[in-house]
This record gives sequence, structure tokens and C-alpha cells, in this order.
Amino acid sequence: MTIKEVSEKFNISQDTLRYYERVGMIPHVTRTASGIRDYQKEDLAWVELAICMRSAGLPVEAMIEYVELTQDGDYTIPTRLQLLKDQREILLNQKEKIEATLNRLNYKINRYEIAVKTGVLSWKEEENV
Amino acid sequence: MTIKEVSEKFNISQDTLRYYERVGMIPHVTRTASGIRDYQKEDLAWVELAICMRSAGLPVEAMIEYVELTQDGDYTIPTRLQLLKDQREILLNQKEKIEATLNRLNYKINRYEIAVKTGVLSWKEEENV
DNA sequence: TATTGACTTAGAGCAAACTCTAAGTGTTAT
DNA sequence: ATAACACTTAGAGTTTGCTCTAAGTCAATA
Repeated sequence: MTIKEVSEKFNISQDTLRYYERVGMIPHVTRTASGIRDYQKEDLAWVELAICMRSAGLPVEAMIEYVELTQDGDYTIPTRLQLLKDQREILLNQKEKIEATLNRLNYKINRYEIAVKTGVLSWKEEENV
Repeated sequence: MTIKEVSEKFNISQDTLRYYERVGMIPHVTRTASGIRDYQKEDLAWVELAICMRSAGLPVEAMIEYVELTQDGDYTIPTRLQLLKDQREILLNQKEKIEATLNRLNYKINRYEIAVKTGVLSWKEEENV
């Protein structure tokens, strides 16, 4: 699979794909004899994983570390496990922040909807609940 | 309340507090006769709202727009309502991304934990599920 | 065969959200 | 009253994560 096809498949720019590889967020991609990227199944799996992690907001740096560890052999498994647990912790935290903010947004939206319907703002905006 | 106290109360730098005010992410803060910030209850409510929105990852730009609209009077209520709904949409989306990534992390963590316990990696790492 | 177009690299540029610096003013404790 | 420290502003610098540019190679088609 060419870089163009991968970029279209995952809806991500070719630049970003090269960047991910360059910084080590995915391992080196398979190349043709003339040095052109030819993504294999495994390469695609790494790309897909990288996109998933990034879309959740995990730092590029964490993925780089994880990839390095996987290249270093099975003895890094406990370290990898810890890394994954740390990232999970970050995501659980972020999820809570989002939920708290969603609750506030819902509250405000509800009040504004009543205000739009009735023409009366039924709470002090300054409260900023 | 001085900027120092507010910074300690919310665990956010004084620089960031000044920055939020400068770019309009919160309305102008009450000042003493000599021009020094003296946060009132309402100012604090804005700060707290700004921090909440930012912690969920919403862009500074959205808060700036919201603050501008609240300063412009009640006729902007329908616009504000739409803005809040848009931001809620973004957060719901982000929450889904996080949940998808959490599922993957949990799967991997589980496999690695078994590997650490049994000494056998029971799946092909390349699968990157 | 020439030219079009996809690919390559190295490295510069950019946007967002802070974060820091410099130069100066105000306030308070000894 | 003078040192120490908090405050002020304007503007420069930093980090992250891309994104673009330039200069060149390679492959396929008119």
C-alpha cells in the first residue's frame, strides 16, 4: 500500500504519516527496492494504533516510548505494562474532566433553551454554574 | 482576592490568569484604585468556568466568543445556545474517542498482565488490537 | 524521449496555549 | 526611608504536533 493510499484510508495527511515514522511513533515502514514506502499489514496496524492513541489526546512521546520498548524485546514487557497503565490513568482523568464539563454545558444549554422559549433568562448569568 | 491568591486557589499560574484576561477568555477583572487586580466573586466564577472548559480541552477561542456574546446583551442568547451545543458536540465526540482508546488499552493491559504472570506473551504484538 | 506526477529527504514554518523576560510601579515591613 | 517583594505591561520565547517548502529521484504515459 502506498503512502497515498494509507493517507486516504485513514484520512490523515502524507506529511503526518512521514512525521509519525520519522519521530518513531511507528516503527520503520517496509520499503520497495527503490526506497518507496510500501505499507504492509503490520505497518498499517501500527498506523492505526498511533492514530487511535493520538485521537484520544495521548502524547506522541508516549507512543514513541512504547514503540521503542516493543523493539527492545520481551524483557521490556513489565515496563510496557506500566506505560500503558499510566496512559490509561491519564485518559480516565481526562474522561472525568469532560464529563464534568458536559454536565455544566447541559445545565447551561437547558437554561438557555428555556430562556429562548419563554423570553426570560431564569438565572443570573454571573453564577456561571 | 489578589492574583496570587486566585492562582493558589485554582492551582494555575498568575501568567495564565493574566493571559486569560488579556485574550478575553474572561471579562475584565475588578481592579483596586491603583490598578491592581482584585478578584470579586463574579470574577472568580468566570475564572473557574474558564478553567473547567480548558481542562476538558475546549479551545480558548470558543470561550472568548462566549464571553463576548455575554457582554453584548440578551439578544445574543440564541447564538450562545448554539455555541454551547457545538462545544457539547465536540466533547461528546472526544469522550467517544477516549472510550475507544481506553478499551484498547484495557485489552493490551490485560494481555500484558497475563504475560507477566505466566511468562508467555499470548498474542502477536503485531496485531496491535 | 520528454514530461507529468508521485515519491524521497532535510529542514523551515506555523498555530495554539501558554510561559517567561524586562523594565517599571506600588506597597509594606523594618 | 529604604529594601524587599508583589504587582503592572508589552512583547518575546517555548512546546507540541503537525504542515509546508525546496530540491531532488523515480516511474509511467503521451
